[in-house]
Amino acid sequence: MKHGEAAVSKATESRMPAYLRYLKGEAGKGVEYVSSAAIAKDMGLSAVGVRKDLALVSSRPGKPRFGFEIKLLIEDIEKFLGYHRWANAVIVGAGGLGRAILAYEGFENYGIHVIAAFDASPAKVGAVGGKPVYPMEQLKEIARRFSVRVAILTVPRSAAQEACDEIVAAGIGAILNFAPVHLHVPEGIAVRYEDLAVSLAALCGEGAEDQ
Amino acid sequence: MKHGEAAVSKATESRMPAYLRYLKGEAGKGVEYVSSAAIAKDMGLSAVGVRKDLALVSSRPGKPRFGFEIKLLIEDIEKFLGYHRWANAVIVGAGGLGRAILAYEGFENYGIHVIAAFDASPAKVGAVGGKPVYPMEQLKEIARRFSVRVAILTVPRSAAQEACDEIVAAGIGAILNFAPVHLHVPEGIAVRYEDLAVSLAALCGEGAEDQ
DNA sequence: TAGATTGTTAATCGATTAACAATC
DNA sequence: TAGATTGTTAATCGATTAACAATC
Repeated sequence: MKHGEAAVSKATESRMPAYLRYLKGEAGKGVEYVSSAAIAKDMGLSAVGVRKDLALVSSRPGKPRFGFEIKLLIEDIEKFLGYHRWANAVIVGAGGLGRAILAYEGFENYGIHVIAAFDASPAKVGAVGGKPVYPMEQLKEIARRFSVRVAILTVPRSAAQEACDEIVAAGIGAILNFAPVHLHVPEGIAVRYEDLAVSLAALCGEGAEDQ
Repeated sequence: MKHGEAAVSKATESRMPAYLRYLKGEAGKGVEYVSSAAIAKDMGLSAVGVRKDLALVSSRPGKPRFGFEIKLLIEDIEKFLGYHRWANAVIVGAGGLGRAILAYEGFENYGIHVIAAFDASPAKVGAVGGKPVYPMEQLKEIARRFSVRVAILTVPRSAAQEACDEIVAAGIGAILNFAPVHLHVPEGIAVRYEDLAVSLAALCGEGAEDQ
């Protein structure tokens, strides 16, 4: 089986962002090559698993005695994850969390332009960190005009389903939902729940087991 | 096999928060019973999978012809997830994201008290939404005093590893990291990466496949 | 009762781990 | 060369799906 040509399993794909993060960290320190054993140790995985994962996405094999060339690996993983084909995103709900995300600069590294935020309250309209906050009524128009592919939903729980419906009506097919509410959406709309409290609670559980 | 007595798989456990969110939504509408088929349809799972999951955590079986009693199920899942044993958390980094999380009220439903935030910059010290922001120097003392179990790391990327080291030195055993950086931690410290850009990029990918 | 719905056992599928040959 | 490291094939493990019996 040639490198980078097989079907990649879901489990492997889900680990790729973590590899990328790790490899960028090592590259930043000036390291040029890294072995599967080193990656495995630092990331808490098995070395064989790492080799299998990397074989699936890397365009050329690692070198025995050296390991993998980090720069090359980073390129391959970014290409695999599609961080090169750009997508436009918007934020719906310009409260504290929405504004914080709007001001966040890190999205550009992942092929995402967060172009604007929207809010139902006129008081929130304006700009944050150089990016515009529009009234909710303009969502549809702007989503169409800029072919917005994904919306980040940061309204309060009670407004979430209604805002969600407006996002769907605007033709946006993917929603990253920060409201701790199950959203009812038509088939074909991708929803991902980003529940801070759940992540935190899960972590508490892990930590607690060691007692 | 009796209900609620078997070893619960990791996959099952990871779905529990989603069930909880869904069931609370239905309970809020006044629904009292729900069938595995209905849950499966609304959540995009298989009915058999749902029954198997619920059998593992529920204290009594569902009723043929009725389904599962929602109120009971919510209790059982919350108990299973440990949302009843409380834990204290702190935020490290009182920038936009840190302050937004500090002001967020939803953690209490998950058995988590976010008691304070910390920041290295004196300008950030004060209070947000009734909760204190302390200088970084006080982290260790307060972590010890209140037996803080988990830290939410919301400092800029460049400050992340250093802040992480301070968290570990303060005796906190679990870190929810929002900085897009791989953290090096001693064995036994649980780290979870909450990378907004990665979540968003993954969602873009899903949406794009339907084209 | 009849029918909807549950719970369980067996079969399939997918992912990880173990063992080993290939390579620089 | 010798040794570290890779890639692959086979074996194990875990999770999901399919088929069916049990129950209210």
